[in-house]
Amino acid sequence: MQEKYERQMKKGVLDMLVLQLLMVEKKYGYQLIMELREKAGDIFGLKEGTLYPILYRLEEEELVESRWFEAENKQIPRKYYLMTDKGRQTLAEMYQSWRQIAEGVERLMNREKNEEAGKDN
Amino acid sequence: MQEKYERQMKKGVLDMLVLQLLMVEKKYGYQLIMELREKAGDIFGLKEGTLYPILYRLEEEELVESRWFEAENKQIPRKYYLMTDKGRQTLAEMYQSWRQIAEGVERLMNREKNEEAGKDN
DNA sequence: AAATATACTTAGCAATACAAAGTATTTAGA
DNA sequence: TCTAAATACTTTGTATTGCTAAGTATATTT
Repeated sequence: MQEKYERQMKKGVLDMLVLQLLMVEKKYGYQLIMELREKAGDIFGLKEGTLYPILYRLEEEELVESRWFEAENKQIPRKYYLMTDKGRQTLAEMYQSWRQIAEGVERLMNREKNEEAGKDN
Repeated sequence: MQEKYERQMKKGVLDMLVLQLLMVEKKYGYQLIMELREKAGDIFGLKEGTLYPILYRLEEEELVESRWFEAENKQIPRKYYLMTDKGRQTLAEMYQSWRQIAEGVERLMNREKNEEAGKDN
């Protein structure tokens, strides 16, 4: 039941996390799925149907660009995604927005805890 | 431009914040809009068209219930929203989800900062 | 009297996480 | 060897939700 809320809470965050992973080095889709789960926790266990549309979106907005590289011992090449300058800049803005929202949430959620006791309502 | 991301990042969080405000005491729509902005920051400056659908949703899910109370010095009564037991329980679950997501985000966003320097890519 | 603030409602749009299905290669196990 | 699972990429469709915009009505201020 609460999965419904989780799903909504992740909105907008995933783009940021994918960009962050690409700050380090170029990566391909499947790799991003694995790294996200491993590094950000099980709650971010994406399905392909979630990640790839994110990548296409980021590419369309020119925050990343893609290139095919042949992989060792593989016949079919992999599609790698690379960060652009615009991507780096936007990522910084995204994180700022995230901080603002996260701080607002924590301020409110902790703030009222104290007053909770014995009110009408 | 980054408003686009802000909008998405707020998804799912607003329901939680509204519920949290109702933990303290019953409140009416307009009051919630004012309190949210005041207590959670300008980034949560909601329009009526955003808040009221949230309230209807919460009511339909029986997380809150509404009652009309006449206001002092007013001819028309105000519609107050009250927390239900189910609402209190769900709010706790929502906040858990939020914590998980927020921690995952911070872990990843700070984690990679160090490795950022000089990689191929 | 007019403008602004208060108060509630609805219709419609855009964005996005996800399920599900499809395709194809590679690796591991029986 | 044959099969199952993991790897890798893509597309279609659905549900949810924040927001704009518009409408209605009372209250307060100028």
